[in-house]
Amino acid sequence: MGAAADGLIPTPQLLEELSQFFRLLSEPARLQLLCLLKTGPQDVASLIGSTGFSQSHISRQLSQLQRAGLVRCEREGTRLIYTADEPLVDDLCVLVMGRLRERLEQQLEHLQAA
Amino acid sequence: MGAAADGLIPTPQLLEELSQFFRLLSEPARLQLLCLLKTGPQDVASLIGSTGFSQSHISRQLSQLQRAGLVRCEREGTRLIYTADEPLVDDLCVLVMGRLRERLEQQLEHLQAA
DNA sequence: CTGGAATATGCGGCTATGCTCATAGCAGCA
DNA sequence: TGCTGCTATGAGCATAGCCGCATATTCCAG
Repeated sequence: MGAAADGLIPTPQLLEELSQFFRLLSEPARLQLLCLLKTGPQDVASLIGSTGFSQSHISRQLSQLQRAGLVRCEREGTRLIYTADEPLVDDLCVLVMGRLRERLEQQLEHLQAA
Repeated sequence: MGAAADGLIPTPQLLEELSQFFRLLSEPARLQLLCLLKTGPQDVASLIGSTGFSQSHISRQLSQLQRAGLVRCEREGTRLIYTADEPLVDDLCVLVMGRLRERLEQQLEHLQAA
């Protein structure tokens, strides 16, 4: 077994980095942006149109995601085209969604048993 | 109303639930509690001792984790013994840690190349 | 170099939440 | 029953972060 996954307690520093990463995904706006970009690269204007958020808000969120490496951007003329080709976020979401489904099924069984 | 119909984007509700789950892990205190409990069941007193947090704070965080099903507890005499046997959190952390390592390695290569 | 368009950032309001103190609730035991 | 120790919760402060407005900054084209 890997030492990282077993009985060892993470250092405060690692704890901080892990939680910081999860914090990125803890905001619906950022998660939405990631999901929108998952379907393919888009420019900022279309992201604004899809979400309804202000330009400054979109810019800030994309900036955060970019610092974490979850998103990158290229210039095309005067616009920036953002891309999210990191599979990690998808994997994490799939795992969590599976668990959400599990819990709902359990609650359903619980109801039917009563 | 064309924009909402074309993509396979998660509903706002699912987006909210996903981000709420990630929010649970976005707090170092909660993540620390989960890691401590990962090594085995513990009572509240030892959790307080390990973390240095106040009793009320521990209680609140455990309450949140319990509502999400990431933790459960049993009475033993007057104390509560908390347990975290959900493998999901570990899996998520392993994935994220792998990515953190990847990024550090890339930065290292970048330095060595210069 | 200048003008114009797209993006980033300083500022401020607002809400959410971490965190503690004090206290209420609750299970077990004399 | 009343006492004792453990846990949960109400109140309140402090801080972090979302969010938009206005403005600065940056980049491209001419």
